[in-house]
Amino acid sequence: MSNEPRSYNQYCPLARTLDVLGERWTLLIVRELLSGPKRFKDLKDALIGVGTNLLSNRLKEMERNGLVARGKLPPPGVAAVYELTEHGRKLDETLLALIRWGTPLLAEPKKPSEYFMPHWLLHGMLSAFRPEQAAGVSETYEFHVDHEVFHLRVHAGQASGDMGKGHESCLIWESDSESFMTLAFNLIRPEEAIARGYLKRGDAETLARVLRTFDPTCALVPPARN
Amino acid sequence: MSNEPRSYNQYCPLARTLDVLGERWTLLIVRELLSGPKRFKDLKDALIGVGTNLLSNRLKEMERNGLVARGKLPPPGVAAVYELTEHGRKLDETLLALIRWGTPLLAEPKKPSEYFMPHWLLHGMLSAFRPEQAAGVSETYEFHVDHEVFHLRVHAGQASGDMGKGHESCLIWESDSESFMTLAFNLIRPEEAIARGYLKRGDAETLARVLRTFDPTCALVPPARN
DNA sequence: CCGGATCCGTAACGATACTG
DNA sequence: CAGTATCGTTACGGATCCGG
Repeated sequence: MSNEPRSYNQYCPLARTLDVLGERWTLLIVRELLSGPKRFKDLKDALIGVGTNLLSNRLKEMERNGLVARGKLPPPGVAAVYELTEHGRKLDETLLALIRWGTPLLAEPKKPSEYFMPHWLLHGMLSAFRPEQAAGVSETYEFHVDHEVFHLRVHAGQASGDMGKGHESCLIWESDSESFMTLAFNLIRPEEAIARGYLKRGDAETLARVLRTFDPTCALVPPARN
Repeated sequence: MSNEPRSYNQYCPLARTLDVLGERWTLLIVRELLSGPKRFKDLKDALIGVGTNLLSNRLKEMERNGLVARGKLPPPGVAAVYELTEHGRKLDETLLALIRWGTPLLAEPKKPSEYFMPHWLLHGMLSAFRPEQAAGVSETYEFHVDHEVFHLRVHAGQASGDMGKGHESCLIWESDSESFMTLAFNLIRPEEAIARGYLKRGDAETLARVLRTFDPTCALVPPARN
């Protein structure tokens, strides 16, 4: 039944890593699980186009490889869920490195055919974190984008993020996703964002600080297509 | 002829990145090109199992995506070569992040069926660099492994590496690949390495410093297989 | 010999139908 | 809802062939 998965068959640090991570959908499953345990259906809905059989197989492989564990919801939850192991959670940094490299690819706006879920942007923001701008800052920022809510925390020179509302956020942003992208890519000035009513809490100075602290444009060197 | 390549079709930083990097062999091609321009044959020989048609297609895709450029050898070389663009070279950091996560996978020794080329270890060493151990150090270390030669440079708190001999190396290591791995994973003590004659230049203290500066064991938390 | 292009069998993937 | 079973399609892997 469960065959040996395809392998590059090289004794090489990169090749062995890609044997585990490199197959289609694997890293996107990690992306989804990084924001907490998910049920089969949640994964299927976030990964449009994946066959249910393939998703099932991938999860089994990832379980064998020590990336994912099958869990039970703690309180009265009967549903089985998938969650990352400690080792799997360490992929956080790896995903950010991939995203950081690919930031220029996001400059091209969303095509109509493309799917979009606001929580995907959480990783995008975290990948653009600039520690040198965050010295002495200890704050939480909350974003409501297309009815999804997530927040970023900056503390002790580190940034972290999660879905849901933040705790005592000093800034609350609320807009559709398109407007949020213009914010993230520094295409809108704080004053204009305020004028449009996107800021439910916090002032222009705070917003400007956020834009300095999370700035994808630092990486923007276009890929120079032919 | 050249169809649209398969895409996740998601407006997501990670998904768009994987649309470019995620297909089979792509990142291994990058691995090879990171150590300088290569000819078609060089790539084919380092990527055993790749079909020549697939390799050709990948290189075209990578060219379209601004990763790779077709170049000519400068002096009297007539051969066409493939080299990374500036944007492609930035994948350096990304590969190191992947390798760093996958380091525990290398603890399992080389299987007989696996292929091996010494220069693959160069990335492995670089991924294990610990800047905090390199303060004030400015040195070059040279390694001869299975008749391939590469060197590591540490300078100004940064590490870099290349194929070929180093300049004024303060340490020269020479051994087969298996012995080198025991070195890299700190499984051999400096005195023993000297006793076995692996050290052609440099003393035990220098070797100990190398092992402190490049230490993959820091990341060694086994994936907890079932 | 090198750099591919062409062809073909096999394995992986994607969509849908089906079951506990 | 959480998968398994089935099936058509695409991508991959290996071999062969050909111009430079």
